[in-house]
Amino acid sequence: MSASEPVAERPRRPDNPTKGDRREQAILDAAEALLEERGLDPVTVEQIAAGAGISRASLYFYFGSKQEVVTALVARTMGVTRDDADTLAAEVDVPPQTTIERSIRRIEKQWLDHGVVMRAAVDNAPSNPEVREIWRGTVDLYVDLLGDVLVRAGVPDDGGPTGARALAKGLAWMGERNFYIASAISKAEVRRVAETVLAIWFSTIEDRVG
Amino acid sequence: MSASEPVAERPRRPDNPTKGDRREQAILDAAEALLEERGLDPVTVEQIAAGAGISRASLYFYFGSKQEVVTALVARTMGVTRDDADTLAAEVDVPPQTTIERSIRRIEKQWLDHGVVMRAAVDNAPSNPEVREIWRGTVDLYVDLLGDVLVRAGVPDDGGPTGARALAKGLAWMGERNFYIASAISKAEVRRVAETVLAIWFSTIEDRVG
DNA sequence: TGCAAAATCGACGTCGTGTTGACAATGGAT
DNA sequence: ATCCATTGTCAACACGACGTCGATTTTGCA
Repeated sequence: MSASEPVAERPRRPDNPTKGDRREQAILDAAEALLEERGLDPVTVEQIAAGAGISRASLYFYFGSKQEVVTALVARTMGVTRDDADTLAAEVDVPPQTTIERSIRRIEKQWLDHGVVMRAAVDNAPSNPEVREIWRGTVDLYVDLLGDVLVRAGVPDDGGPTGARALAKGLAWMGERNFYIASAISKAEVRRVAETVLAIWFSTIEDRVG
Repeated sequence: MSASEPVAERPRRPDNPTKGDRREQAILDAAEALLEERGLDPVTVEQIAAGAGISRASLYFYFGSKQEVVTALVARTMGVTRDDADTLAAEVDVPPQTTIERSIRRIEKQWLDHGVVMRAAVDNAPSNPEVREIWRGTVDLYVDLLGDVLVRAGVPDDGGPTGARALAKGLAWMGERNFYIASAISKAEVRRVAETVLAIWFSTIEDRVG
């Protein structure tokens, strides 16, 4: 913000690259790498620690549990998705269909780039309340965003189960599930499914606006 | 195959209500009950065994692992859903919309009656290949059934990502995900979501048939 | 009644998690 | 330069849950 206080105001800030902070990132990187080759369940704390170049006991200095590691990893990845949603929400002067298409494209890209972590998030949500909150919160961002867009497009909303908001919720979770399944198959399948998802969004609008 | 060997050919058939077979069912019942109050993860083999009135070691006489218990439980519940799909598939002389509505209603009922097991199935699918197969196989039954219905309703299918089959797949998984979330909230929410899901199915058809 | 198959269980080995307490490195103030 | 609190590291331990083994009892049928 201001250039009058140039350096070293707070010694223990996340932007202050402490030795330990680097280790923390190394742990998350190791976890993500392990996630890539094995699944999530088979990955052990021992392996993550080894991947980060420390002992298992040392890992517990940084994270209180295996769950916390996963939570931090998911949070790191979902930060991007949340920023995307904010960016999209700021675009008010474009036609509704454009916002929807851009949203789906962003989500598609996220699944293409970070499929492993995204799938781990979905898989862990049932047993990890923190991850569940992060995940649902992020989906909700898009539910709200696209709910508004649907209303703007002319889809009526009486607050009931066939109103714009309810439809947006149903359609958003349709995307989530279909991308999840596709991302476990191949990147080509993710791209294919993006078209299907988009088609259903558009059909729903078309039919409800007329 | 042949009727020349009338009775008692195999003394260990599932329709032969052996003492042990009853225990097997008792174990599944106990597992289902435990699933109801606690989650799936926190349930221990010890508790399931206790619920069935046997020791932990004895349970391993019937099932090779905790996973196998869950698998058997899921299989038992999904049997009904599969039968439903067969029944629906046999109804060829009714209008497409009717088949779709009836399908959604059957699925809705299944989530209302067996939400706990259904959710356990979804939660375990990632880490349990057998459950995953059962689950996906059942969903596929409806994908095929409703894909045919879509074609019959006049939705074109070029085999691509916006063809009738692809749409049916996307819409079927939309239902799965939305029912899953709703069933963790309340029965009322399940009923509400059924309306939303139905609305999206109908909108997709309407827009694509015209 | 006899007896093989079915069923039961105590005790054990293993694996992965998380904790403890003692020890080493780090880096800023003096 | 050195002191010392903070930060970081780890071996060893305790615990809980899973799955196995061998010995023992129960069952049902000839």
